[in-house]
Amino acid sequence: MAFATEYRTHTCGDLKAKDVGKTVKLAGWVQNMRDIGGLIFVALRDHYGVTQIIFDAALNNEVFKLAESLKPESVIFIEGEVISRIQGNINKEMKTGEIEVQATNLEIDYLVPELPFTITDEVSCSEEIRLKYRFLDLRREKLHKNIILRSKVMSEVRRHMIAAGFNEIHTPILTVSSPEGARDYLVPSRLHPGKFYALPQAPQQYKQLLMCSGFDKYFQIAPCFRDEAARAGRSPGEFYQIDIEMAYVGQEDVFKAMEALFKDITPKVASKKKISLTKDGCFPRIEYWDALNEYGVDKPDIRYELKIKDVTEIFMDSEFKVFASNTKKGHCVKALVVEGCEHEARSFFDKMDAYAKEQGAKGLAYLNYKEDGLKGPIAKFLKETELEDLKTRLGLKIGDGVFFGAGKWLETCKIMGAVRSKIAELRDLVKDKDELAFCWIVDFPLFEWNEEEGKVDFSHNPFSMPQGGLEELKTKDPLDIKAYQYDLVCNGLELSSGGIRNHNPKIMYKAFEIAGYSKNDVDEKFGHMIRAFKFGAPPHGGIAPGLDRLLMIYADEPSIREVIAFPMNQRAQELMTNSPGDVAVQQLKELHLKIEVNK
RNA sequence: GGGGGCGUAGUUCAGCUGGUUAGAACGCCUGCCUGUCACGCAGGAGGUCGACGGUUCGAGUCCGUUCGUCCCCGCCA
Repeated sequence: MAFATEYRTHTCGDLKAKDVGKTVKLAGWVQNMRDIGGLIFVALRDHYGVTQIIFDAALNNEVFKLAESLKPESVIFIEGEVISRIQGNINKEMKTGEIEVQATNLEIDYLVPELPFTITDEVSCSEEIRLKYRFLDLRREKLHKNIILRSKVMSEVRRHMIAAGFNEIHTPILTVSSPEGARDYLVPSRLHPGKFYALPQAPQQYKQLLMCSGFDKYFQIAPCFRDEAARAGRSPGEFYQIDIEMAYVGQEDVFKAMEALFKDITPKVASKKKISLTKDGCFPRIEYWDALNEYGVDKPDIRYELKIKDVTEIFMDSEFKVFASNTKKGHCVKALVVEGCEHEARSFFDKMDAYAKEQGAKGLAYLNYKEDGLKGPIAKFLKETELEDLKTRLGLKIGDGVFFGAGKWLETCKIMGAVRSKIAELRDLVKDKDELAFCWIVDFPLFEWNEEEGKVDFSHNPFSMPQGGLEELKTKDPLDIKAYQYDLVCNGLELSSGGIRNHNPKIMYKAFEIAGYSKNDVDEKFGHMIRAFKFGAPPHGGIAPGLDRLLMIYADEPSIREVIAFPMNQRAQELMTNSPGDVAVQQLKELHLKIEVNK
């Protein structure tokens, strides 16, 4: 009776066999009605469940007549007596299926007209209509449950973090635009003509400053805003991170804290999910370069093996031009061994070739290992020694197919990575859909080469500590310098990114210098960070798991919109309220803005 | 910014090489039905085939443009 209110004595999920005989009041939505003549059954739904209401013409004709006029999704209040159902009429699918409520009174609060779509999980409907009528869409069981799961995950995260000694601290939403990173959402300032706030892309700098303020362990379920294109796993505009930062820690300490978090909350929010661990009970670790070499991505799905092999060496002096032209230039040849290809038709290989081309490959060569040796369109171009080398190096068995990619290292890795996951999809290589295969990707490079601008850029986070410190920054090729920068990946989805921060002003100036920022630039843009570090910064680091993506994994949803109550569409519009919208001229005036739309 | 899929009844879809009056299921409306639970049965209403333009004797169908939506690449430190 905890949820009894003015309108109800019980919720629609409460009543069981033990309540038979009680006079009750229920309130809810008409999920479905079945008028069988003289008897009307109504499935009455609220947040908590569904209870069957029965209207009997013989018992109360007046109420029965009113019930005949009901429409689905109408809000009604009923009074009645809980009665038991006879054997045979019990609905085992329903939690309240042993009873029903015989209505003695009915009040129709509102009779709804025809709905834009049917409120059941079974019937689909276009995304546009769902988003426009999101309040209706959210009544559907699956989506409703996802939103409740989200609430539960947040509460479990908070419980765990606080028990682990973290403090949840709010950071500003109206902050300042910072160079690097994504496009900002800007908010014009009324009091400062021509100046703008920026919504935070993440509370990155604030959380580091909190470390400088002596807060030992910080977390926040923080909104982040980035004006970038959407994807199935990336919400446009805004998303949430479980933002975490710790003082006096190294990489291992952060890993330990995160593994503890996920091991603790997963069974509580998604009991079906099983986390795969190493023998030592940890998440496996893969170096960034190994991830690219073996899986072709920096967010590998390690629920299946299917590793990419490097066979460049075999073809150093090849007569096959496609391979030789690449190996001579210092590029690479990669191979992917796929078992059980003896049953695959030519069309399978053509399909994979077409797919590789879509991914930007020039083609996808292949061989089949048959009883009489390695066969395939490229076999005749390869020397006998090369074929033998392939067999031994790749450990080929009869029936194996081998796909080859050749070209520049990174491009080839990425194409082979795409081929790898395509094959996994076609072959249904993920055996247990409830497995959570977390892994740490470690040793990200601090810098990367920017082709367009012909300069060195920070590859991930400009505040990451370079491995080897100042010494390596001064002496090594910048592109060879690794950072204490890591990603947490789960089932091929990048869940979080983090790092041990660069808290030393000298090292920071040097790192920024390599990326093309003068001391003045750094002082101007990141003066607050430098000042904070000068006045004593603890070694610190953290991570920020994406809440929305975590929920996608827990709820088995392929689209991020399914775990957000009011998501935006791909073009960053929220179709229910029609945001973004126009504003009054007066508002623009106050903000000192003039609109000029480029055609 | 680029590539691709989709757009036909309230909803989900079918509609062949262009050819009478554009179909189905669900939903909706009317009627019948006292144990349904996606009730059943009978009947009925409901369409600018996303929009515009072109080809054609004739366009839902072919071509072009455009709009919407989803997916992907770029982008997302």
